[in-house]
Amino acid sequence: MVAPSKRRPPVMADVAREAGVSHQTVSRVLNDHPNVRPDTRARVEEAITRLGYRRNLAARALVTKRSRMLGVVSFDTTLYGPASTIYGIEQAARTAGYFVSIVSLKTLDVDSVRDAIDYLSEQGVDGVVVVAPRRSAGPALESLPSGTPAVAVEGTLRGDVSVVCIDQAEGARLATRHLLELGHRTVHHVTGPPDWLETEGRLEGWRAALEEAGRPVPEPLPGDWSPHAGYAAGRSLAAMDGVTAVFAANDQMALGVLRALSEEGVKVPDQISVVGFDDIPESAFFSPPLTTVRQDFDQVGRHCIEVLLRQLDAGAGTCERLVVPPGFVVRSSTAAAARVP
Amino acid sequence: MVAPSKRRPPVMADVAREAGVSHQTVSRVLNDHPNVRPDTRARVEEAITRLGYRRNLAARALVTKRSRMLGVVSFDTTLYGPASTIYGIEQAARTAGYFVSIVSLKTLDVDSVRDAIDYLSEQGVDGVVVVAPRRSAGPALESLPSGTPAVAVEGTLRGDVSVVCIDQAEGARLATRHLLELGHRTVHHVTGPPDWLETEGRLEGWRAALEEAGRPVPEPLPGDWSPHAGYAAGRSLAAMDGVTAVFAANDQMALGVLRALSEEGVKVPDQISVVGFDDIPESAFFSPPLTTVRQDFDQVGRHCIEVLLRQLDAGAGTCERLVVPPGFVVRSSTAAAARVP
DNA sequence: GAGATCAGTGTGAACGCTAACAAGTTCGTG
DNA sequence: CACGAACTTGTTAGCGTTCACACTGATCTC
Repeated sequence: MVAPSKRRPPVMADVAREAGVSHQTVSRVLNDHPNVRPDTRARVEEAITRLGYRRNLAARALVTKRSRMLGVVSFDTTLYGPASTIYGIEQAARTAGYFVSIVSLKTLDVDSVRDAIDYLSEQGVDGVVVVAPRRSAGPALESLPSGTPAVAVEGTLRGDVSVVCIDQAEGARLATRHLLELGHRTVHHVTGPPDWLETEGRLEGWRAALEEAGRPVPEPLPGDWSPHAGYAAGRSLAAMDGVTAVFAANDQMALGVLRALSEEGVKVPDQISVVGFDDIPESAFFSPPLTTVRQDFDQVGRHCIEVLLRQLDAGAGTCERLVVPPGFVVRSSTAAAARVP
Repeated sequence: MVAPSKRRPPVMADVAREAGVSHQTVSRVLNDHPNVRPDTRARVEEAITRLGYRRNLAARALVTKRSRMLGVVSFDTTLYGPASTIYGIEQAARTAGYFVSIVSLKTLDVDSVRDAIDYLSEQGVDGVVVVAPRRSAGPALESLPSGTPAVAVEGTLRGDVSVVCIDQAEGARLATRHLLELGHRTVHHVTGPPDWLETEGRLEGWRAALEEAGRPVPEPLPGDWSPHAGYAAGRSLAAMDGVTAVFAANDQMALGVLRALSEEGVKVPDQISVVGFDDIPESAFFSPPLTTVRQDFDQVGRHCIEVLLRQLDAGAGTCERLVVPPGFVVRSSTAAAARVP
């Protein structure tokens, strides 16, 4: 069977010798070149399996100047949103024959993002996806070697880099309108952390929906995506008068709100309706099951790769902007507004 | 400033010319060789920044036969556990100067794992972490080129591959004992999916704790980690007589149980106590806040890299087994058993 | 002060692969 | 049967790095 006289793994020349052809023919077989006689191909393939040969992608990258490696920079991959997006990216990339190298950031300042991009570009990635949805992260893309395709998720609005995003404002509008249509006079909002693009988009959509309906726009409560923040906001809301509807900027904060209201003895949805954002798998099992905006992260991930590959083929000139529409899932945390007693 | 006469990115020779030294000296500066005169070093470094030079890691890998790339194979990176582990792995690897290439699996059969490992080894990774906690995934490691260090998370018990794991059985024992100490006669268990090592470990720990206390061991309810499964199990439990304590094999299923019990009008913890496993960030805000077993995924990730690097230095001979102890977090979903009426 | 050591630098040859070209082989066609 | 157009294969030359070694001059050591 395998006869590796030395411990050194076999290289193309070994396969060539084994099959009685030149190394170039082996290369042709490996790269699916059309002009190889079927029986030669078979002989080479047999030699490959016999020797357990694996091609050296570093050598290949060196000469082709293509690493077939895509870089991903992301903030806290522990969160459901980024994790799902990356999952989609990885699946799509692999299908297209690309590897994915990931850098997860602890903090989302310009320097971290710049460092991460430097790090990846040294590695020679063919393209980069940046899941760093803060306005301030935008300029970091400049340190990318010119000509490297890049895609930002929910990213910067600068004209020269492609963006794939979910229509955050539309999602927020969906949530807010849903509550207004149930007869609530106005809707309170628990925001994400400042400087995040999602925070801004959702804030804007919520405000717009209220203004379009001619309703008062209450002061938003500051949050940071964590259930703790939602809990704090929930306690404040419970202490306020006339609150009947709350739109939390994500499901985790909605969970915190639910918890706080429950502790205060406020019934959801009888006294207060709550809507979230994301549709994490858990939200259908909250108490009560959460009405929320659904984001198709998987599709976002797939789109990122499509855009990136398109850019790779076309030369980095092109620049697209792809918007994925949000969905809306009605569960049991929202109900018609109680009549004012 | 930058004067790249051509579009071609600068290479070492360009830096050498710019600094008036040989390419080898540039290499020495880049690799922190001791024998370089400080002013030469400075001149080279200046040339590097002036030209915006970045070294080509493919070329480096070709000659050193080290890619400085670690591969990670993981099942569903969307789940909190794998996501956190990978996060820890990535952070530790980057600190050590390694890149991380990730393959997420949709299904966890031998073939998928084997394919993933093939894929990574073609890329020439220096080592592999497998987060594929199923017994059946073990043999897939064999297709790794011999000599490639590998670490399994919660992995196979085969003697020739290193393992980093959390003591699942101990965690389950902690949970079960806690409930018994609260005066519950026995504890029901909602399991993970079959063939998972975590499932087995938790089942075993639970069973052991009951037997040690001389208590009856009820038939476990089958689950699959999802809140849906927990919900189904919760409904069954609510319909059964004499159930006062439930240990769910993860927090998401515990959430489903909580939801089902709440729908059935069963009070937690007054009538039934519930314990989970994982301590996901949401669990502190469930209704009621969940008592659960804490897993330090971050530490697991760090340990994986430590073991891997140790193996890289020592040559693949060594093989370690590192067990991380679980923690236990008491919240409000457990209480003393109600007196039998 | 001659030989030995050492710090600092340069030279040439790989590493394993693909691209470009060259060269042989087959086939059809006038 | 000779001509060119395919098809099939081999040869050569890099890609950008690091490694092994050779070389210089300075600093020791006895």
